[in-house]
Amino acid sequence: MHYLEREFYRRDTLTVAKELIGKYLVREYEGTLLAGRITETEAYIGAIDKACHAYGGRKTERTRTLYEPEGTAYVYFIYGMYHCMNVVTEPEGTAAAVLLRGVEMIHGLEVSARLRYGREYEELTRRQLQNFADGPGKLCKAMAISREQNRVDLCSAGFYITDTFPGCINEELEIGASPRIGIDYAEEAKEYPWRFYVK
DNA sequence: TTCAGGATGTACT
DNA sequence: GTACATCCTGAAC
Repeated sequence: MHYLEREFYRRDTLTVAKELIGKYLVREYEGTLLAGRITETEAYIGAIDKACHAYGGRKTERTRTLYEPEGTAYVYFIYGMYHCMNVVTEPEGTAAAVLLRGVEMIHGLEVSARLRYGREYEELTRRQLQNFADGPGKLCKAMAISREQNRVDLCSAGFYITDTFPGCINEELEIGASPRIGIDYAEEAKEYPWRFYVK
């Protein structure tokens, strides 16, 4: 198993967002391997996108990460209690990223259940299983991702994205596109079909 | 099964 | 002071 190389992230952000569907987000957490198959992403492109934190070249302490080299993790705190994780795309100096909006956990479920709900996996309700990591804040909680992971290079061991995961078969996936979620403020950009998901 | 309302801290103006 | 790339709960259907 190997992580995706930097060239993967260097490309056009919409392409990266689409191709990240079906890949595996892997994180080594206190000795256990947590892994989830990516099921939903969104592209954010600073140069042309009013929904992007770095729209129009905005540079602040928070958005600084978006200008980092491709393959860097951009993690920020939102709504007082959640985190969102992105992967920076395109060359250094260009502000763009892909938000990870959902994964299906495939490894480390026992540890992940305690992180997510503070309960054992066997004790989870049907609803809790359904809602396990199908949202940007949920997947961060399920995989213990917080601001400590901001600016971390994903082209390295310990925290990365990969094409294959032991025991998992990569099926042909039908990918849908739609407008992005939760960006009503973004005027014309809110209509852009930059959200990708497994149909 | 869907929906409104509230929780919560920080970045930015 | 305000807005925020969200999620959970409980109540209505």
